[in-house]
Amino acid sequence: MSLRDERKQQSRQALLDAALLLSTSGRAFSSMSLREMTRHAGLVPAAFYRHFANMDQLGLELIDQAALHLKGVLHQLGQAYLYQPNAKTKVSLDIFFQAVAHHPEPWIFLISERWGGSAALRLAIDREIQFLIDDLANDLGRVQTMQQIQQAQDRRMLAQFLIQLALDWAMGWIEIRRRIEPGQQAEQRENFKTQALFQVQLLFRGILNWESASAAEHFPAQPIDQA
Amino acid sequence: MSLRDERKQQSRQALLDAALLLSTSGRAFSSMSLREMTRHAGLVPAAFYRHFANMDQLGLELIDQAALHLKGVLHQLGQAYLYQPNAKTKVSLDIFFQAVAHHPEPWIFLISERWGGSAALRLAIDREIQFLIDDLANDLGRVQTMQQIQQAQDRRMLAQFLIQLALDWAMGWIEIRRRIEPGQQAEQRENFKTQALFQVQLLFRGILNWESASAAEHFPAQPIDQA
DNA sequence: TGTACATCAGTGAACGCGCGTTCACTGATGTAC
DNA sequence: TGTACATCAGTGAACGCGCGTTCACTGATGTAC
Repeated sequence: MSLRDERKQQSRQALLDAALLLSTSGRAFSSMSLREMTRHAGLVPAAFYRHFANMDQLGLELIDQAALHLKGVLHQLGQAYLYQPNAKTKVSLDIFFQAVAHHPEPWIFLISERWGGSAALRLAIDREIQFLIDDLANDLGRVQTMQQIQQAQDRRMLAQFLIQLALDWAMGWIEIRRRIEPGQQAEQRENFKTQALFQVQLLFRGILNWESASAAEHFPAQPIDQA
Repeated sequence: MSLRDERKQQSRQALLDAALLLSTSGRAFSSMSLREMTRHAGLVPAAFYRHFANMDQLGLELIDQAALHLKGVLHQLGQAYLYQPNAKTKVSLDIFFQAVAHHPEPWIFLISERWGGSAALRLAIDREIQFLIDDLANDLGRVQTMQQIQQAQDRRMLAQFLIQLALDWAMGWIEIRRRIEPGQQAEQRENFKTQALFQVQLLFRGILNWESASAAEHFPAQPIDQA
């Protein structure tokens, strides 16, 4: 890459970083201005157009980068799980939360713009989440416990469930770090981890009894104080 | 209430409705303008200040109204469940999706502003969600199946899990109706319902085995093609 | 009931400001010979 | 290596526009007597 190309690439990334920084500080992408981006990147407003046709294009590029990061984290977590099959659930969750806390920016951007103000961004994020689900569903086929779930279609639904949970956990974890005063941090974090662990354990007990249980098609619920 | 008060209340609600309409059409609250609100409400910009000190105050009021709606839907669903204990899960889910489709606005507003651009709104929405969880946890204590889960703390975690799922389902359902072309609607909806049903069933199998299963503290996973 | 005064939701004009976008330009970097 | 020309990322000025907020006002509604 030529010197000129390198410098152009730096400016481009500076614009992307500016948007990610504002997103991390709690701003919605649709409320950011082009001038704000260039100011943070140390450029003049008109320079923006040397890199992107409009703000949405910048947003789409940011989604690509952020999704790539998530894919890396989730894949690494999956690999660790495959090769240390007896690792405790709690440890796996700790690693996940640590990864989220270390690089919260892509999680924040994808999760908060998932239902954000730009239809184009919403669509692109949904696409990327589908890819994450596909990857995970693929990995799940290689885990023995999952042999309880024979149908590939069922495994894909499980993958969707897990990705959904991961996103909820990530944002919940970040929100605790953002908001709670230091005095309550330790307690809140412990509560949140307990909650996540509860969810996983409930899930895995359901999986272990997936095909074996007789088909319970309805909620087997009964009111205690019924008429 | 006097004639003057009635008219004032109408204007106030017209401003709130304008915000909800824009939100429903996919706009982020933090990107809406005060002038836009008053234009939709048929008022002059300055009139806004007769009703709210600023946009955030309007947002907070909207959160109150939207959360009240959600509480009603969830409570009604819970009651139906209590008094028709043998209702099939699928039917309960159908009722839920029907309720969401009938009044999607409050769901869209709360879910998309939950991680939106205003810190004040994020905080208020989180508070309301906590209340919904409290209510549900309380109701769960009255359902016999849940006696499997002895600890009130565990029931609260289950309630949190269910509310989380309900929000995910609601927005997923709305997004299908928003985005998919009519030709694929039926198929996509069926897929989505199947996915939600899968999640509930997995969950309830986990619950049925909650205290009885020997404590499985780790993922009992093993790679198929291990070294 | 009628009158005099008070209240106050809504008005219309004005303000300064940051915005997105355009344009001709500059000067460092790249390329051809 | 040196020279002449091409490329193009970044500049700086300008534009029209919608924004939030202020202010003195108007006139319908409410209240006191």
